[in-house]
Amino acid sequence: MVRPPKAAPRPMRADAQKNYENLLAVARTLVAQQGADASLRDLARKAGVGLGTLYRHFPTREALLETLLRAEWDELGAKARTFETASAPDDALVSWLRELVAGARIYRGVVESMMAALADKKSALHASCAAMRAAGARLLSRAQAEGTARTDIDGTDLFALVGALAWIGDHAALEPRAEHLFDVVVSSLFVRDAERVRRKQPR
Amino acid sequence: MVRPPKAAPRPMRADAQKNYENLLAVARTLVAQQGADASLRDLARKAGVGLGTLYRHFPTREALLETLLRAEWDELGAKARTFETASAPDDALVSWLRELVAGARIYRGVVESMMAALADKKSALHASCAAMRAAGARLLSRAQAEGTARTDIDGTDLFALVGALAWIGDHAALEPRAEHLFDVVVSSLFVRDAERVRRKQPR
DNA sequence: ACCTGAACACCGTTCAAGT
DNA sequence: ACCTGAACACCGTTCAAGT
Repeated sequence: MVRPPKAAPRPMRADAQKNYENLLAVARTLVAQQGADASLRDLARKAGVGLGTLYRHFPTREALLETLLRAEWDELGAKARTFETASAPDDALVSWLRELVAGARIYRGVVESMMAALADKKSALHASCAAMRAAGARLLSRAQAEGTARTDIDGTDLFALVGALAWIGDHAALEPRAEHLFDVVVSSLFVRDAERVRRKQPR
Repeated sequence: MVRPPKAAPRPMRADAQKNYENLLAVARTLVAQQGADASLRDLARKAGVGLGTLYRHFPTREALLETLLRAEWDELGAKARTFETASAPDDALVSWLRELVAGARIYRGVVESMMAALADKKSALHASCAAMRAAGARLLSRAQAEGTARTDIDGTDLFALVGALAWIGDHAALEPRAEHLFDVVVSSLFVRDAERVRRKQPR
């Protein structure tokens, strides 16, 4: 059902193709250094390309981010499916959240773009973000069904907490404690042992 | 020990005084609407004042924010002291955190400025932010001494979590769940009942 | 089909010139 | 002592003109 927008992406002219790839390569390092709000003008300059060329290939900043993040997110989607079948529901949820928070941190400020994309259905990032949220919701409800995750949170809450944790990781001063704070926050997603439904396999 | 920078703040010339107050009044509503990164040019324009006048009264954006937030923060400091003497340590911590998160949300994006201020000792906001963090640390260690708060977190962690929760509140899409997520995250600060040190007054 | 760069409307910040 | 606004160096975005 989800399909790349252009069913038959006719090959680009050779010079266009080269510009496109160069732009992406430069963008990858620039966004890694400066964050998701890096100067587009600077990007065009560093890629040795006119401003119009940048806008032709990536009509919005989100289109650019979308391309930068697609590989990352395809991988995260695959991991969600793996965890779903290979791990206990609660472990699967924690492992995937860890990956997602790490993924949201490769580019500083990217969670901000994700939030905006979720609110705007026409955004180039919308579909991928919604898919992420849905994958998280699935892992969550699996853990809830098992009785390990608290039932008063949903997929949106989960996404909010991921954003909050990514916010922490985006700040150099807090980064040393980011992993620990991940554990602290994630621990709150699960019900206390005492209230836990009995399960066949005690861990 | 903490004292306003100018021990004897000589009275301003009448016109300067008027500009200063007008600037503050306009800034209050503008920053409330647009967030902490509102356009300074726009502010000067709306206050009917030259750009240089704005910069004369508030040499940096942080100086402006500092003035806007000082009243708010003086109040929060007082509340910390009240809670400290009037409530059980864990209740005091939770109540104060709730106030702080609410306070950090009056202006969108203000936690970002707080983070920057804590990292930069010369910032106009530094002292007030550090004082906030210290007040939180005090309330935390009180709850830790009592045995209700987990001991593997410190004042910086607390501040990080406040920032994370404020981040959630800054996003309209998440705001409906902000209060609930506050409860979820804050619950993780306390040790599980089973591990809790016995206390004279069971609640 | 694709590229370029000038043009437009915005920023933040500084500072010479005015009163 | 205080104010003003032009000037400078940046943005993002659009679009006429070129190949």
